Amino acid sequence: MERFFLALADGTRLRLLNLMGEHEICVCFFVLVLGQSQPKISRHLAYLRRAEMVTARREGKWMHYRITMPPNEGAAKVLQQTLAWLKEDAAMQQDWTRLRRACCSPAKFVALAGAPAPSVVSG
Amino acid sequence: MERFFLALADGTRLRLLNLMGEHEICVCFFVLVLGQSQPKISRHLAYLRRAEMVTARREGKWMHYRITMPPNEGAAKVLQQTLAWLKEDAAMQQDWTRLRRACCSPAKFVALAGAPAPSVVSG
DNA sequence: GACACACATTCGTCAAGGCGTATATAATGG
DNA sequence: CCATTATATACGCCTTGACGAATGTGTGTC
Repeated sequence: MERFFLALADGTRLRLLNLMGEHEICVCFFVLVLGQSQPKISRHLAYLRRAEMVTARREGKWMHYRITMPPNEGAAKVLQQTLAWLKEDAAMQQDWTRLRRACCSPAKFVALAGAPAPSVVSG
Repeated sequence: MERFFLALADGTRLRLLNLMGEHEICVCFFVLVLGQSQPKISRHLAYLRRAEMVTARREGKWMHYRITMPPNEGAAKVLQQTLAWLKEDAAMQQDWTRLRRACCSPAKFVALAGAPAPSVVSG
């Protein structure tokens, strides 16, 4: 349980989880939206992976991350509630806005030309 | 928000929060039930106090601690859900059992003779 | 196979915080 | 006021993990 909360106890990781929500997102979008170095993003994603809070899927050159609900019911509820809390936060909402902008007109972001857009998690 | 989760990211602090639940508890009971050194308990309680997750009340020589729900609604819900999760954990339930034993027959525990028993928080 | 791209990992440095031990403070009782 | 009890804090040591910078790995393309 310690591990679980340690995974949540970092601003960058909370921002990543907020962006994922119920979507599957490519690393390049994280880097763009958070405006942080790629190694930093990657390290935090690795931490979340080790904590079994997200899973990664490779698609060609790109890696997609999504949240995986913990098997334990209590933990899942806490995570859900945490995500709901994040949605109410102003800074987190800004991240969301930035993500939408990057998705809907990726042409504006040269770095993302052709990058796979975030998609809603099916199952 | 980081601070909030950092406060939850420690086994000892989770055990303390679990014991408090909706009760107000004296430090000496924490020491007895967790079986850890008094300074350790005290340090973790101080941490929770700084995180504004608990408040202390003095009663003569004794200090009583209780959980204070954060003003932010989202945070409060996460904390509530966390406490619910703790209740389902076997180790946490054992702590509860030990607490009840100490309360109902304090005579068995010489160290606690005369210590103020835990009480349900009124408001 | 050489290159470019997307991402992951490693390395050295640094701060936060956990621990045991020792000591300080606060209240009560003689 | 001095001793005792209950709790808090200070100190030194050690581990975890965050960071930037550099480097490694995997996958398409020519």
